Amino acid sequence: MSFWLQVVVAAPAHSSIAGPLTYQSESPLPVGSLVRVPLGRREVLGVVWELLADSGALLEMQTRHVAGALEGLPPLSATWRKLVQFTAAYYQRSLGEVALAALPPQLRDLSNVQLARRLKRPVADTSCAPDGRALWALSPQQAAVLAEFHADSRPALLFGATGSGKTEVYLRAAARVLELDPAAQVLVMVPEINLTPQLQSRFEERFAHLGKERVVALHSGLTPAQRLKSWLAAHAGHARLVLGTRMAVFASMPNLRLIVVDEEHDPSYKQQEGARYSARDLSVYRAKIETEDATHAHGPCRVLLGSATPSLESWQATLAGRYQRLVMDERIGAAPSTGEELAPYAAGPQPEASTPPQAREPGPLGDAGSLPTVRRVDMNHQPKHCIIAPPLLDAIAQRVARGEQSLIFLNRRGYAPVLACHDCGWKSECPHCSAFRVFHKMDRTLRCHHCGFTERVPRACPSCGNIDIAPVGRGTERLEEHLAELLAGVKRPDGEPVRIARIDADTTRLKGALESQLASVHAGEVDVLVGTQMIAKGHDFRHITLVAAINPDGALFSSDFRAPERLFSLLMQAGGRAGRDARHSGASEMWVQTFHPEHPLFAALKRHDYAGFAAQQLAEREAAGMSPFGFSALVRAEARTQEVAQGFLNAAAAQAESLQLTGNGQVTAYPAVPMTIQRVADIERAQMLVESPSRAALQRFLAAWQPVLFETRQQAEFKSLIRWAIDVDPIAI
DNA sequence: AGCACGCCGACT
DNA sequence: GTCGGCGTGCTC
Repeated sequence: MSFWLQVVVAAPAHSSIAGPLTYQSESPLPVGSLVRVPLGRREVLGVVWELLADSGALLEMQTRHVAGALEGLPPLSATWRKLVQFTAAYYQRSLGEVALAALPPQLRDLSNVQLARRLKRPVADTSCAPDGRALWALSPQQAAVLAEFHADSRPALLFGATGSGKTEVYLRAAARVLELDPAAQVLVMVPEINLTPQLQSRFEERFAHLGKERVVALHSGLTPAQRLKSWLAAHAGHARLVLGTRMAVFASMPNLRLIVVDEEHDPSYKQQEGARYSARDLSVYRAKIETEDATHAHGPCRVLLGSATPSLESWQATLAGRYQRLVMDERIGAAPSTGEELAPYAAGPQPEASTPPQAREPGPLGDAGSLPTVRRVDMNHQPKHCIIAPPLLDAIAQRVARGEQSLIFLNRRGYAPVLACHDCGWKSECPHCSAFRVFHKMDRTLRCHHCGFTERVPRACPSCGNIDIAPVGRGTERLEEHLAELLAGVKRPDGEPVRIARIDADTTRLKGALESQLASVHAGEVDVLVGTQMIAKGHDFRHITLVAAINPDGALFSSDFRAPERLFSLLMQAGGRAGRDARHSGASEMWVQTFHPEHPLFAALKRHDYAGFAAQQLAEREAAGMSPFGFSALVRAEARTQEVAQGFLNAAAAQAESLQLTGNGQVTAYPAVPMTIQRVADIERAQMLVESPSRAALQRFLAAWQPVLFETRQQAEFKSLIRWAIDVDPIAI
């Protein structure tokens, strides 16, 4: 007796084996089973996707036999398969690629014996009664928000100020789900790996009563063995809570009842290679299908998105009533503002003379009393070429003298972004990219941040031999050096000189370096911390009372329409680093150096007015038909020449036009243009924007266009094309 | 994507 | 004379 089945294997969307492959099996394997199948001369992992009815045609076909099933593993659920199916279709990738990428890589090369060993370790069930002692009382806002959340069924957006206690809401929401149903599982997602350890210990502590190994982590930082272990625990239903990064949205969880997406606005939720999915968007979809597919024994699956600066997409969804909006605008644990006068500045004009800190008007976030005062420094009125305005420098010096910490942001690592010869005009261009190499003083190198090409700094201008080559502009390395000079005479309360530290991708390259450097900041061993946006996220610095953004103007006039949203979010988040300690919160400040102090973005920031900022941005987006009012996809192409890359895209678009795929103008494909960084590692890059006011129309177009792109690729003139890819709902243009 | 087969340069 | 470069082509 033979059974025929359709099996998906890892293969890209083109490659002619994009769809499921037909195999024969001697035993009736259920759909969702993991199998090993012969493919060419190797054996690969596959997922049984469909069972085929016995038919004469199949008997004629030369089908190979399934080599074996992964024994002891329950099949992947119908909901999981639906999620994978949807992802593949929506993001224009093959089923197999998405399905196999969603499984732990270790599963591929595991014998049944090894698998059996991993599966059979019995875990002693040590569950006991919940320990109520550790629970703090909820703030009234937290309690109210939880009650609202439990009374609704829509996806929920928790709009909560930094420090308002969002994590506690997640914990309580999870606890309730886990207690109501002894099999229920919860998925919690965070944007970055380095945010998982602290959150994991908090969840483990809270859910210790559920027994050992009920909380597991799932992210790319784990060893293959750890990742497999976590995945198996989730798949078997043993793990009650899975904490992970965007990849965790695909975790097999048979009893999933709640998905939490922390910092839901964070761009890290968008995968940037392969299937370019948005884990946030997929979590909303997953909660929906988990609810639809739930049997009578199970309750629905909720999704809870949280942010202090929600994505405009989620925010708009709350305005439209599709998402439930939950608001927490009060910081907890922060003393009310004392209104006490700040120490006067030693020198320099007051940057915000019209609005002294004690006269802040309450913003739409209610009483912003415990949020930092925002001070805009008009750089037009500061000494020419100054990096740090005198009033800001004074403010930093005063913090040092008082024994408080300051955080200085500059979103540019290295010493200087360019090295230039003032004689002949030579600049440190990368020979392989259309970008400048950055001067790193630490190891005296010129480094390309795009392709990695590194050389020692030349002694003299490589073009004219002039000795006088000089750094232009500032990176964190130079800012750190500059601050050390400016603050050289400043003493700490104990009479010791100021201690300055820097945290960026360069200082944290080694494993564990970030943790140890953060620990040293927490231990109070640093007075002034210089860094890139790396330090803006999540880390809770208790003793920081001043945060400054040195040069945030770049994002104001960027061609990327999402740049303002990201800047606002980054600055709000950065500001949130200040004054989380009750003793300091009344006097904490966020300084912004700008040549455009009247820009609405900074005005909104000053009022801590996310809603106002969002309304202004949404109005612009609506007028321009952009997300969330319109939908877009980018097609990117890479080739040795711009002509081939652009030519390929334009030819494929012309073909789509002649085949009338654009659905009576519902979809617009713009001409191909070079990407912002046109050339990286000697490869020319071009992209084409495709837009539509209708998501469905865009989807139909992309699905119909995919084979056209594939055919265009086969044409002789485009043989030299290196690769192309579609990015649906791109986060940057 | 793998992993073949297949035809041209510097080496045991 | 071989080892090996990566250019097309196939995998149920």
